[in-house]
Amino acid sequence: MTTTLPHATPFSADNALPRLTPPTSRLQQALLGMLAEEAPSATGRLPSERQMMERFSTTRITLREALMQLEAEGRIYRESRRGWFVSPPRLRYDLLASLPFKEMVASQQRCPETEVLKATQCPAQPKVAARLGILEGAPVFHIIRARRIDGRPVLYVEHYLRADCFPGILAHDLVTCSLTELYRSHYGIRISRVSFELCSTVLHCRAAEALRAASGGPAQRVTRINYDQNGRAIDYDDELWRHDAIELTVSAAPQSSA
Amino acid sequence: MTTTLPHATPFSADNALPRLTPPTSRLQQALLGMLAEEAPSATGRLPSERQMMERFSTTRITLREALMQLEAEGRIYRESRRGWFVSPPRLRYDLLASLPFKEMVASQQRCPETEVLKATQCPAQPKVAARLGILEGAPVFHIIRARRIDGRPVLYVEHYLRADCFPGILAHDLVTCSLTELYRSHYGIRISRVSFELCSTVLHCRAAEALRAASGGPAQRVTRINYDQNGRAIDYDDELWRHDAIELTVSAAPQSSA
DNA sequence: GCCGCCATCTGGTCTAGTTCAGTAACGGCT
DNA sequence: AGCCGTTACTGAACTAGACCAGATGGCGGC
Repeated sequence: MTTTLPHATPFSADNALPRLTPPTSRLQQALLGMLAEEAPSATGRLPSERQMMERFSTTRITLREALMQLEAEGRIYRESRRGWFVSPPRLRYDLLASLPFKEMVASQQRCPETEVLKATQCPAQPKVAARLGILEGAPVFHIIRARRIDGRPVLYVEHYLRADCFPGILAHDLVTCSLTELYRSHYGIRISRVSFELCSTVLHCRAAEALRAASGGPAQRVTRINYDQNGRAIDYDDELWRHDAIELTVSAAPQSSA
Repeated sequence: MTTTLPHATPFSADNALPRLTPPTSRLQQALLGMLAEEAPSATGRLPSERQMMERFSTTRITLREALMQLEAEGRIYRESRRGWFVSPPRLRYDLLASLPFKEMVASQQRCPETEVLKATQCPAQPKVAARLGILEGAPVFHIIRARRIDGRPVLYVEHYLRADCFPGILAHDLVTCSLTELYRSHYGIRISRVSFELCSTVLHCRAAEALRAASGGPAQRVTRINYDQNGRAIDYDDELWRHDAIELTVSAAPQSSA
């Protein structure tokens, strides 16, 4: 796997007002220079914090602040107690294309992998019940998966499925099969509408652990409710992505009155 | 204006795996306790860093790290050299409803305001030209606005309009009029399709200054291209939001094959 | 009342350390 | 070859300070 230079989110076009470059510290500039000039290792790994603090003649706190700024910009990421890494190119995630994870990733010449962390039936807690429009305590299937792109864990997702719609679904292969494909082929359920909520947030403890990230690290949250052909909410998915790993796109006709 | 308690992004339902609560420091817990128990001031302002460090018997660096974690969670925000504040409820921004800012904000019982920072004609730089599908150097109107909700600056937006589509548009009142309404009423141009790109990023220097934020602070970026009834890209908007201020929603039929 | 100056307040940024806790590599033993 | 223990490596988290720079408020003069 070749690693390319970090892909920061591009800022406004360069003909805008002057001083678009932040009054950034000399250290951030130096780090950017290092990223631009050195061939990253095969894994994209940066030198250790102690090496970098000596190299740039600064203290570890100051270095860490600069590194965390670059992390927030999506240029680099950290793995808890393992090191800092150059971020690979972002995956483009078209919200309305509704591609299964494997196909979406593979279509961008990346390697997808999935691990099932949990798959049980349990009673719906208040938030889930409200989202699915069912009674609190009604049975739901609760599936948790971690997803990797090119070996890097980037997505922690929890699915809540109405148990009454999908009897026996946990017996299927949840590693290789997409849920929506299972819905169609085994239950005759097709998704007619989908509703998303998106926000910029942080990784909670479990997600961070599954993604080898620091708890509290930057994340992009994508929650989705899928509705079947009868307008009934059939599942609720809660995705936490490493925020440097994806760029979301939406393309549609606006719904305002003509 | 009454300020309510901070609205952190809700995490997964509480019936998930144990340890969903991050192994957070005692300081973060203490700060959360302070937020929950004390009536925030009318402006939502927190005590100064020096007051809080004495109160919680810690150092400023440690306190700042804890505060910045709460900022990343969307519970509080900082204004550069002015203080820390409790974040008000998020604005819901329905991407496909295509409501003008004023209407969107007012419909959620919030008070919208707009300031025009720049409105000029200039040649299209490469990135803008590529987005609009025009020649590099072709004339575009470049408009920069800052938007406030309830007096708080939350959005810095740059618009690039094809000059050939909108002769004389800069003479209009860009403070009170929505651009899409101007397009329709004065130029007979209606938007037939819209395409978004969304990512979690940081505020650059100019945006931070306009929003009274720290450069490098957390932001949600929303870029949009609007297409007219003939499928021609007519403008490109680049929005940088304080990331705690909005929650994005999308609701549509999926575009996958049935 | 308005404006300018000054002092104080606020966060912004940095240095210099220390200890803690999980990861990874290496060597020895079965 | 696999497993276990030990050591070194890594980031995580904290203390104690210092100086910088913009914001704000108060006071005095016109």
